[in-house]
Amino acid sequence: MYDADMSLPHALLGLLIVRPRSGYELTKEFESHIGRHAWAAGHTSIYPELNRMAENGLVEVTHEGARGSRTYAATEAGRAELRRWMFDRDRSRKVRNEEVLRMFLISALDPDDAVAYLRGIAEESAEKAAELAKLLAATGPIVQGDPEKFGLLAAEYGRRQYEAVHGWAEWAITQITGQAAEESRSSRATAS
Amino acid sequence: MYDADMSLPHALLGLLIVRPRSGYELTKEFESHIGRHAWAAGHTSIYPELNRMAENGLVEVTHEGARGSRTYAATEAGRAELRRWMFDRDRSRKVRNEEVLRMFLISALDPDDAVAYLRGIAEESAEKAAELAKLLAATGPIVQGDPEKFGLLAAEYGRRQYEAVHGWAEWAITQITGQAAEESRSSRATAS
DNA sequence: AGGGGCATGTAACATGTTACATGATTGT
DNA sequence: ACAATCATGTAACATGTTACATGCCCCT
Repeated sequence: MYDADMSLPHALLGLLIVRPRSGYELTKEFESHIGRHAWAAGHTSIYPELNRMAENGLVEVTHEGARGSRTYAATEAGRAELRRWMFDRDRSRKVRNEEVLRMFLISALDPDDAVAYLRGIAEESAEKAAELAKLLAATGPIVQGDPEKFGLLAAEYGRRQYEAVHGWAEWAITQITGQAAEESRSSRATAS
Repeated sequence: MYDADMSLPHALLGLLIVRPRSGYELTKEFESHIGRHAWAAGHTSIYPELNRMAENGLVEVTHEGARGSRTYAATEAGRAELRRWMFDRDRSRKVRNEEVLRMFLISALDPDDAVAYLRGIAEESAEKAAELAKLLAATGPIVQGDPEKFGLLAAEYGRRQYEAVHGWAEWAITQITGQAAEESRSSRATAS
Protein backbone atom coordinates (compact mmCIF):
# COMPACT_ATOMS: atom_id res chain seq x y z
CA MET A 1 0.00 0.00 0.00
CA TYR A 2 0.85 3.66 0.01
CA ASP A 3 3.06 5.08 2.71
CA ALA A 4 1.01 6.57 5.50
CA ASP A 5 2.77 9.89 5.32
CA MET A 6 2.67 10.72 1.67
CA SER A 7 0.52 13.75 1.30
CA LEU A 8 0.69 14.70 -2.35
CA PRO A 9 -1.16 11.63 -3.67
CA HIS A 10 -3.81 12.12 -1.00
CA ALA A 11 -4.23 15.77 -1.81
CA LEU A 12 -4.70 14.79 -5.46
CA LEU A 13 -7.15 12.06 -4.52
CA GLY A 14 -9.20 14.50 -2.49
CA LEU A 15 -9.48 16.91 -5.37
CA LEU A 16 -10.29 14.14 -7.85
CA ILE A 17 -12.98 12.68 -5.59
CA VAL A 18 -14.76 16.02 -5.54
CA ARG A 19 -14.45 16.37 -9.30
CA PRO A 20 -12.41 14.68 -12.06
CA ARG A 21 -9.67 16.91 -13.41
CA SER A 22 -6.63 16.95 -15.62
CA GLY A 23 -3.09 17.31 -14.34
CA TYR A 24 -3.11 20.83 -15.63
CA GLU A 25 -6.25 21.73 -13.70
CA LEU A 26 -4.83 20.12 -10.58
CA THR A 27 -1.68 22.17 -11.00
CA LYS A 28 -3.73 25.35 -11.11
CA GLU A 29 -5.65 24.25 -8.03
CA PHE A 30 -2.36 24.07 -6.17
CA GLU A 31 -1.61 27.62 -7.16
CA SER A 32 -4.62 28.89 -5.25
CA HIS A 33 -6.04 28.07 -1.81
CA ILE A 34 -4.88 24.54 -1.21
CA GLY A 35 -1.38 25.29 -2.39
CA ARG A 36 -1.08 28.54 -0.49
CA HIS A 37 -2.47 27.31 2.80
CA ALA A 38 -2.05 23.57 2.96
CA TRP A 39 0.28 21.86 0.54
CA ALA A 40 2.40 23.27 -2.26
CA ALA A 41 3.16 21.27 -5.38
CA GLY A 42 4.27 22.07 -8.89
CA HIS A 43 3.40 20.33 -12.13
CA THR A 44 6.72 18.49 -12.14
CA SER A 45 5.66 16.52 -9.09
CA ILE A 46 1.98 16.28 -9.97
CA TYR A 47 2.32 14.65 -13.40
CA PRO A 48 4.66 11.83 -12.35
CA GLU A 49 2.53 11.25 -9.26
CA LEU A 50 -0.64 10.92 -11.36
CA ASN A 51 1.08 8.35 -13.55
CA ARG A 52 2.18 6.39 -10.51
CA MET A 53 -1.30 6.56 -9.00
CA ALA A 54 -2.84 5.36 -12.26
CA GLU A 55 -0.44 2.39 -12.27
CA ASN A 56 -1.51 1.61 -8.70
CA GLY A 57 -5.18 1.85 -9.59
CA LEU A 58 -6.00 4.79 -7.33
CA VAL A 59 -7.04 6.95 -10.26
CA GLU A 60 -8.01 6.31 -13.87
CA VAL A 61 -8.11 8.31 -17.05
CA THR A 62 -11.75 8.93 -17.90
CA HIS A 63 -11.29 11.25 -20.83
CA GLU A 64 -8.62 12.30 -23.28
CA GLY A 65 -9.05 15.79 -24.64
CA ALA A 66 -7.29 18.32 -26.80
CA ARG A 67 -3.52 18.89 -26.59
CA GLY A 68 -3.02 15.45 -25.06
CA SER A 69 -4.88 16.37 -21.90
CA ARG A 70 -6.06 13.50 -19.73
CA THR A 71 -8.86 13.82 -17.23
CA TYR A 72 -8.37 11.67 -14.14
CA ALA A 73 -10.99 10.42 -11.70
CA ALA A 74 -10.53 8.67 -8.38
CA THR A 75 -11.32 4.96 -8.46
CA GLU A 76 -13.08 3.07 -5.68
CA ALA A 77 -9.63 2.02 -4.44
CA GLY A 78 -8.62 5.67 -4.45
CA ARG A 79 -11.58 6.67 -2.31
CA ALA A 80 -10.78 3.87 0.12
CA GLU A 81 -7.16 4.96 0.29
CA LEU A 82 -8.05 8.57 1.06
CA ARG A 83 -10.43 7.41 3.77
CA ARG A 84 -7.77 5.14 5.25
CA TRP A 85 -5.25 7.97 5.25
CA MET A 86 -7.64 10.47 6.84
CA PHE A 87 -8.42 8.11 9.70
CA ASP A 88 -4.88 6.87 10.11
CA ARG A 89 -4.08 7.91 13.64
CA ASP A 90 -0.46 6.81 13.45
CA ARG A 91 1.04 9.98 14.80
CA SER A 92 4.61 9.04 14.05
CA ARG A 93 4.13 11.61 11.35
CA LYS A 94 6.92 14.06 11.01
CA VAL A 95 5.90 17.61 11.68
CA ARG A 96 7.33 20.26 9.43
CA ASN A 97 5.67 23.53 10.20
CA GLU A 98 7.74 26.62 9.57
CA GLU A 99 5.22 28.94 11.22
CA VAL A 100 5.38 27.09 14.49
CA LEU A 101 9.15 26.83 14.23
CA ARG A 102 9.33 30.62 14.10
CA MET A 103 7.18 30.80 17.21
CA PHE A 104 9.72 28.63 18.99
CA LEU A 105 12.61 30.71 17.73
CA ILE A 106 11.17 34.00 18.99
CA SER A 107 12.80 33.05 22.28
CA ALA A 108 16.18 33.30 20.55
CA LEU A 109 15.67 36.94 19.54
CA ASP A 110 16.46 39.78 21.87
CA PRO A 111 13.37 41.47 23.36
CA ASP A 112 13.21 44.42 20.94
CA ASP A 113 13.36 42.13 17.94
CA ALA A 114 10.86 39.77 19.51
CA VAL A 115 8.34 42.55 19.98
CA ALA A 116 8.89 43.85 16.45
CA TYR A 117 8.40 40.37 15.12
CA LEU A 118 5.24 39.87 17.14
CA ARG A 119 3.81 43.17 15.93
CA GLY A 120 4.31 41.90 12.38
CA ILE A 121 2.51 38.68 13.23
CA ALA A 122 -0.36 40.54 14.86
CA GLU A 123 -0.83 42.70 11.80
CA GLU A 124 -0.53 39.86 9.32
CA SER A 125 -2.91 37.55 11.18
CA ALA A 126 -5.54 40.28 11.44
CA GLU A 127 -5.31 40.84 7.68
CA LYS A 128 -5.55 37.16 6.87
CA ALA A 129 -8.48 36.65 9.23
CA ALA A 130 -10.31 39.57 7.65
CA GLU A 131 -9.57 38.24 4.17
CA LEU A 132 -11.02 34.84 5.03
CA ALA A 133 -14.01 36.38 6.80
CA LYS A 134 -14.76 38.26 3.60
CA LEU A 135 -14.40 35.10 1.51
CA LEU A 136 -16.74 33.20 3.83
CA ALA A 137 -19.31 35.98 3.89
CA ALA A 138 -19.32 36.04 0.09
CA THR A 139 -20.32 32.36 -0.14
CA GLY A 140 -23.37 30.70 1.27
CA PRO A 141 -23.55 28.14 4.06
CA ILE A 142 -21.41 25.02 3.86
CA VAL A 143 -22.93 21.97 2.22
CA GLN A 144 -21.04 18.73 2.59
CA GLY A 145 -20.37 17.03 -0.71
CA ASP A 146 -20.99 20.15 -2.78
CA PRO A 147 -17.95 20.61 -5.04
CA GLU A 148 -18.56 24.34 -5.05
CA LYS A 149 -18.12 24.41 -1.31
CA PHE A 150 -14.86 22.51 -1.24
CA GLY A 151 -12.47 24.05 1.19
CA LEU A 152 -14.95 26.22 3.05
CA LEU A 153 -14.58 24.19 6.22
CA ALA A 154 -10.86 24.77 5.82
CA ALA A 155 -11.45 28.49 5.30
CA GLU A 156 -13.39 28.79 8.54
CA TYR A 157 -10.65 26.77 10.20
CA GLY A 158 -8.12 29.24 8.88
CA ARG A 159 -10.15 32.24 9.97
CA ARG A 160 -10.37 30.96 13.53
CA GLN A 161 -6.69 30.04 13.54
CA TYR A 162 -5.66 33.51 12.44
CA GLU A 163 -7.86 35.08 15.07
CA ALA A 164 -6.25 32.89 17.69
CA VAL A 165 -2.81 33.86 16.42
CA HIS A 166 -3.77 37.51 16.58
CA GLY A 167 -4.90 37.22 20.18
CA TRP A 168 -1.78 35.31 21.04
CA ALA A 169 0.57 37.85 19.44
CA GLU A 170 -1.01 40.70 21.36
CA TRP A 171 -0.80 38.72 24.57
CA ALA A 172 2.84 37.87 23.88
CA ILE A 173 3.67 41.55 23.28
CA THR A 174 2.22 42.54 26.65
CA GLN A 175 4.19 39.73 28.26
CA ILE A 176 7.47 41.02 26.91
CA THR A 177 6.90 44.78 27.02
CA GLY A 178 5.12 44.58 30.39
CA GLN A 179 8.11 42.74 31.70
CA ALA A 180 10.55 45.21 30.12
CA ALA A 181 8.64 48.12 31.70
CA GLU A 182 8.80 46.29 35.01
CA GLU A 183 12.53 45.85 34.66
CA SER A 184 13.25 49.46 33.80
CA ARG A 185 11.12 50.57 36.74
CA SER A 186 12.97 48.30 39.13
CA SER A 187 16.38 49.25 37.71
CA ARG A 188 15.53 52.93 38.11
CA ALA A 189 14.48 52.17 41.67
CA THR A 190 17.74 50.34 42.31
CA ALA A 191 19.76 53.12 40.69
CA SER A 192 18.24 55.92 42.75
CA MET B 1 24.11 33.35 1.81
CA TYR B 2 21.75 30.74 3.07
CA ASP B 3 18.58 30.00 1.21
CA ALA B 4 15.65 31.88 2.67
CA ASP B 5 13.57 28.76 3.09
CA MET B 6 15.92 26.39 4.79
CA SER B 7 14.53 25.74 8.19
CA LEU B 8 16.80 23.14 9.74
CA PRO B 9 19.89 25.37 10.01
CA HIS B 10 17.74 28.11 11.48
CA ALA B 11 16.16 25.80 14.01
CA LEU B 12 19.66 24.73 15.04
CA LEU B 13 20.83 28.33 15.22
CA GLY B 14 17.91 29.22 17.45
CA LEU B 15 18.72 26.45 19.88
CA LEU B 16 22.43 27.26 19.86
CA ILE B 17 21.79 30.96 20.47
CA VAL B 18 19.87 30.11 23.61
CA ARG B 19 22.55 27.73 24.79
CA PRO B 20 25.58 26.00 23.19
CA ARG B 21 25.01 22.31 22.64
CA SER B 22 26.48 19.25 20.98
CA GLY B 23 24.93 17.56 17.98
CA TYR B 24 23.77 14.82 20.26
CA GLU B 25 21.99 17.23 22.58
CA LEU B 26 20.40 18.96 19.62
CA THR B 27 19.19 15.61 18.35
CA LYS B 28 17.51 14.93 21.67
CA GLU B 29 15.95 18.38 21.61
CA PHE B 30 14.31 17.48 18.31
CA GLU B 31 12.83 14.40 19.91
CA SER B 32 10.83 16.51 22.34
CA HIS B 33 8.76 19.68 21.90
CA ILE B 34 10.35 21.37 18.94
CA GLY B 35 10.52 18.15 16.97
CA ARG B 36 7.00 17.06 17.83
CA HIS B 37 5.29 20.38 17.21
CA ALA B 38 7.43 22.42 14.85
CA TRP B 39 10.18 20.73 12.91
CA ALA B 40 11.30 17.11 12.88
CA ALA B 41 14.93 16.17 12.23
CA GLY B 42 17.08 13.16 12.93
CA HIS B 43 20.77 12.99 13.74
CA THR B 44 21.60 12.03 10.16
CA SER B 45 20.52 15.45 8.98
CA ILE B 46 21.68 17.38 12.04
CA TYR B 47 25.35 16.30 12.01
CA PRO B 48 26.05 17.09 8.36
CA GLU B 49 24.17 20.38 8.73
CA LEU B 50 26.31 21.39 11.73
CA ASN B 51 29.46 20.69 9.73
CA ARG B 52 28.18 22.79 6.85
CA MET B 53 27.20 25.60 9.19
CA ALA B 54 30.62 25.52 10.82
CA GLU B 55 32.25 25.79 7.37
CA ASN B 56 30.04 28.79 6.65
CA GLY B 57 30.91 30.42 9.96
CA LEU B 58 27.40 30.39 11.40
CA VAL B 59 28.45 28.22 14.32
CA GLU B 60 31.75 27.28 15.90
CA VAL B 61 33.02 24.48 18.07
CA THR B 62 33.62 25.89 21.53
CA HIS B 63 34.45 22.71 23.34
CA GLU B 64 35.49 19.14 22.60
CA GLY B 65 34.45 16.64 25.19
CA ALA B 66 34.42 12.93 25.82
CA ARG B 67 33.59 10.42 23.09
CA GLY B 68 34.46 12.93 20.42
CA SER B 69 31.59 15.22 21.34
CA ARG B 70 31.77 18.77 20.05
CA THR B 71 29.86 21.61 21.61
CA TYR B 72 28.71 24.21 19.11
CA ALA B 73 27.79 27.83 19.72
CA ALA B 74 26.23 30.34 17.35
CA THR B 75 28.66 32.96 16.03
CA GLU B 76 27.80 36.61 15.52
CA ALA B 77 27.16 35.77 11.85
CA GLY B 78 24.84 33.02 13.01
CA ARG B 79 22.81 35.37 15.14
CA ALA B 80 22.56 37.82 12.26
CA GLU B 81 21.43 35.05 9.93
CA LEU B 82 18.69 33.89 12.27
CA ARG B 83 17.49 37.44 12.66
CA ARG B 84 17.48 37.93 8.88
CA TRP B 85 15.52 34.74 8.40
CA MET B 86 12.96 35.58 11.05
CA PHE B 87 12.23 38.95 9.51
CA ASP B 88 12.36 37.73 5.93
CA ARG B 89 8.89 38.52 4.73
CA ASP B 90 9.37 36.85 1.36
CA ARG B 91 6.22 34.81 1.44
CA SER B 92 7.03 32.78 -1.63
CA ARG B 93 7.63 30.09 0.96
CA LYS B 94 6.14 26.76 0.16
CA VAL B 95 3.53 25.66 2.64
CA ARG B 96 3.54 22.04 3.66
CA ASN B 97 1.08 21.55 6.44
CA GLU B 98 -0.50 18.13 6.64
CA GLU B 99 -2.98 19.20 9.32
CA VAL B 100 -4.44 21.92 7.16
CA LEU B 101 -4.42 19.61 4.16
CA ARG B 102 -6.64 17.21 6.07
CA MET B 103 -9.02 20.07 6.84
CA PHE B 104 -9.30 20.71 3.12
CA LEU B 105 -9.85 17.05 2.37
CA ILE B 106 -12.74 16.67 4.82
CA SER B 107 -14.88 17.96 1.98
CA ALA B 108 -13.98 14.82 0.03
CA LEU B 109 -15.38 12.47 2.68
CA ASP B 110 -19.01 11.55 2.81
CA PRO B 111 -20.94 13.25 5.63
CA ASP B 112 -20.84 10.34 8.11
CA ASP B 113 -17.08 10.01 7.76
CA ALA B 114 -16.66 13.75 7.95
CA VAL B 115 -18.50 13.93 11.26
CA ALA B 116 -16.59 10.95 12.65
CA TYR B 117 -13.35 12.60 11.63
CA LEU B 118 -14.35 15.90 13.19
CA ARG B 119 -15.29 14.19 16.44
CA GLY B 120 -11.78 12.74 16.53
CA ILE B 121 -10.31 16.19 15.97
CA ALA B 122 -12.47 17.73 18.68
CA GLU B 123 -11.36 15.13 21.17
CA GLU B 124 -7.70 15.29 20.26
CA SER B 125 -7.52 19.09 20.29
CA ALA B 126 -9.17 19.25 23.70
CA GLU B 127 -6.60 16.80 25.05
CA LYS B 128 -3.66 18.67 23.55
CA ALA B 129 -4.95 22.03 24.81
CA ALA B 130 -5.34 20.60 28.32
CA GLU B 131 -1.86 19.09 28.14
CA LEU B 132 -0.31 22.43 27.21
CA ALA B 133 -2.38 24.29 29.79
CA LYS B 134 -0.96 21.95 32.42
CA LEU B 135 2.57 22.48 31.14
CA LEU B 136 2.14 26.24 31.21
CA ALA B 137 0.61 26.24 34.69
CA ALA B 138 3.56 24.20 35.96
CA THR B 139 6.09 26.83 34.87
CA GLY B 140 6.26 30.42 35.92
CA PRO B 141 5.69 33.51 33.79
CA ILE B 142 7.58 33.92 30.55
CA VAL B 143 10.88 35.77 30.68
CA GLN B 144 12.42 36.69 27.36
CA GLY B 145 15.99 35.51 27.04
CA ASP B 146 15.76 32.97 29.83
CA PRO B 147 16.93 29.65 28.38
CA GLU B 148 14.71 27.83 30.82
CA LYS B 149 11.70 29.50 29.32
CA PHE B 150 12.54 28.66 25.74
CA GLY B 151 9.47 27.57 23.88
CA LEU B 152 6.90 28.84 26.36
CA LEU B 153 5.63 31.47 23.96
CA ALA B 154 5.25 28.62 21.50
CA ALA B 155 3.43 26.55 24.11
CA GLU B 156 0.88 29.28 24.73
CA TYR B 157 0.56 29.66 20.97
CA GLY B 158 -0.14 25.94 20.73
CA ARG B 159 -2.66 26.02 23.54
CA ARG B 160 -4.64 28.79 21.89
CA GLN B 161 -4.43 27.07 18.52
CA TYR B 162 -5.77 23.81 19.90
CA GLU B 163 -8.61 25.63 21.61
CA ALA B 164 -9.47 27.32 18.33
CA VAL B 165 -9.37 23.96 16.55
CA HIS B 166 -11.65 22.50 19.19
CA GLY B 167 -14.19 25.26 18.75
CA TRP B 168 -13.99 24.93 15.00
CA ALA B 169 -14.49 21.16 15.03
CA GLU B 170 -17.61 21.47 17.17
CA TRP B 171 -18.93 24.21 14.92
CA ALA B 172 -18.21 22.10 11.83
CA ILE B 173 -20.07 19.13 13.32
CA THR B 174 -23.17 21.22 13.89
CA GLN B 175 -22.87 22.52 10.33
CA ILE B 176 -22.93 19.03 8.88
CA THR B 177 -25.27 17.24 11.27
CA GLY B 178 -27.63 20.20 11.50
CA GLN B 179 -27.78 20.19 7.75
CA ALA B 180 -28.30 16.41 7.62
CA ALA B 181 -31.18 16.72 10.12
CA GLU B 182 -32.64 19.47 7.97
CA GLU B 183 -32.40 17.28 4.90
CA SER B 184 -34.08 14.26 6.49
CA ARG B 185 -36.85 16.52 7.77
CA SER B 186 -37.46 18.00 4.36
CA SER B 187 -37.25 14.60 2.62
CA ARG B 188 -39.79 13.20 5.08
CA ALA B 189 -41.98 16.20 4.38
CA THR B 190 -41.62 15.64 0.63
CA ALA B 191 -42.33 11.92 1.02
CA SER B 192 -45.51 12.34 3.03
C1' DA C 1 34.44 -7.03 31.85
C1' DG C 2 30.33 -6.07 29.76
C1' DG C 3 25.87 -3.64 28.83
C1' DG C 4 23.77 0.66 27.90
C1' DG C 5 23.78 4.96 26.44
C1' DC C 6 26.76 8.63 24.37
C1' DA C 7 28.40 10.46 20.01
C1' DT C 8 29.17 10.72 15.33
C1' DG C 9 29.24 9.27 10.77
C1' DT C 10 28.44 7.14 5.64
C1' DA C 11 25.76 5.06 1.79
C1' DA C 12 21.70 3.88 -0.68
C1' DC C 13 17.39 5.22 -1.59
C1' DA C 14 13.23 8.14 -2.05
C1' DT C 15 11.45 12.49 -2.76
C1' DG C 16 11.12 17.24 -4.30
C1' DT C 17 12.74 21.42 -7.03
C1' DT C 18 14.66 24.00 -10.81
C1' DA C 19 15.73 24.35 -15.30
C1' DC C 20 15.08 22.79 -19.67
C1' DA C 21 12.14 21.11 -23.34
C1' DT C 22 8.32 20.25 -26.60
C1' DG C 23 4.21 20.66 -29.04
C1' DA C 24 -0.99 21.66 -29.64
C1' DT C 25 -4.79 24.79 -29.73
C1' DT C 26 -7.27 29.05 -29.42
C1' DG C 27 -8.11 33.82 -30.08
C1' DT C 28 -6.93 37.97 -32.59
C1' DA D 1 0.52 33.98 -38.52
C1' DC D 2 1.65 34.86 -34.09
C1' DA D 3 1.17 35.23 -29.15
C1' DA D 4 -0.72 33.38 -25.19
C1' DT D 5 -2.04 29.70 -22.82
C1' DC D 6 -2.89 24.83 -22.58
C1' DA D 7 -0.68 20.50 -21.52
C1' DT D 8 2.77 17.35 -20.42
C1' DG D 9 7.22 15.73 -19.79
C1' DT D 10 12.62 14.72 -18.61
C1' DA D 11 17.17 15.54 -16.37
C1' DA D 12 20.21 17.42 -13.01
C1' DC D 13 20.50 18.80 -8.64
C1' DA D 14 19.42 19.40 -3.70
C1' DT D 15 17.47 17.56 0.24
C1' DG D 16 15.80 14.20 3.51
C1' DT D 17 15.23 9.31 5.34
C1' DT D 18 16.47 4.59 6.43
C1' DA D 19 19.65 1.38 7.24
C1' DC D 20 24.07 0.37 8.36
C1' DA D 21 28.34 1.24 10.93
C1' DT D 22 31.77 2.45 14.45
C1' DG D 23 33.83 3.39 18.73
C1' DC D 24 34.05 5.59 23.41
C1' DC D 25 32.91 6.11 28.18
C1' DC D 26 30.55 5.22 32.48
C1' DC D 27 28.46 2.40 35.75
C1' DT D 28 27.89 -1.83 38.10
